[in-house]
Amino acid sequence: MNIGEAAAASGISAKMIRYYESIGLVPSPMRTESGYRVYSDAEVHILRFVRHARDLGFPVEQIRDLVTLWRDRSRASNDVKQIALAHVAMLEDKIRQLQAMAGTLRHLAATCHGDERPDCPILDELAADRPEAPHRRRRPGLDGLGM
Amino acid sequence: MNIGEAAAASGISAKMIRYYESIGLVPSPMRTESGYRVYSDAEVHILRFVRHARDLGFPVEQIRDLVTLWRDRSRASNDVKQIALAHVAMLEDKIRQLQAMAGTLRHLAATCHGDERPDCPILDELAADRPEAPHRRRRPGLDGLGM
DNA sequence: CTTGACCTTCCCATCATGGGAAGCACGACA
DNA sequence: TGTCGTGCTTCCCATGATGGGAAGGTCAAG
Repeated sequence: MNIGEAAAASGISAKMIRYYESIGLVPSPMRTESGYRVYSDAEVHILRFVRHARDLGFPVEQIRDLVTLWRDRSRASNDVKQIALAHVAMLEDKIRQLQAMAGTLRHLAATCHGDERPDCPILDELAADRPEAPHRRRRPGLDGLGM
Repeated sequence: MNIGEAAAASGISAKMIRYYESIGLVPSPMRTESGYRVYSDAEVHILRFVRHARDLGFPVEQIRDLVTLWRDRSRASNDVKQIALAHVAMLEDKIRQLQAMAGTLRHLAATCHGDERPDCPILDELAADRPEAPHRRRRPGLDGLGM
């Protein structure tokens, strides 16, 4: 299987497959005499594993750990779970930061009349010496997410 | 005011102030004969404006637009509001993506016993040919955020 | 044998930020 | 006035994950 077919089969671009190989995240496949990479089903399987981990937002270094654990049949499931939970915590942290930004900005936008007049609380706030504290939600963190 | 003091006064590192100047986001300040940058209060004010916009997650190009609107006293508040609302939409989009990841991963972690045994649904799922659909929440998008 | 699609490596760009080196400027203190 | 430490200057490099594109070799179909 050429790199193009492996890319189609795994959902990772050929460009990224070469990159993952260069940083040692996936094994180097065999080469034909002329230098073409040839992928086995097992190697495509690894590529798919990597893609699924990437789709869940894992950074490459943690994907590296996950691949290692996956291939080590004597691993403890707790090791995997800890990596997953640490990543969940990181995602939640990022979500909270974004929610704080969105909340503040939604609040500012709501108080801006948004017409032809130049008067604008959004700019006023950005220009203020000290930023206003993040907008307090009625039910902090749960409402107004537009979902 | 030297760049170090301007950095302390605005909360933007000297490194970033020079970078913002190099991309034309903030004006080039006067220089002393020996080449030191000298910042006026007005320039520090712009730097603070930029920092507040950055704190709200605006990308540099949108900050550029906001600075322009801020300095144009004949702007329509609607122009500002549209930029803000577009950014809120972008934040919400990112939040939804992260929530989908976190939700799926929380679900997988919950079904992983997390002990010494190697058996692990997290790895099973990552190794599956096709990834499971994102975990369906009981109240989609609103619960389990740990907030 | 030509043509077009595919592969190879290598370099560059993103976005916002930081690190560090080499060299000059400034201020305080002896 | 000389010296020392701190701060400033520019320039280059790195991050993380991805894409773009050039220059050149390979393969398969016509």
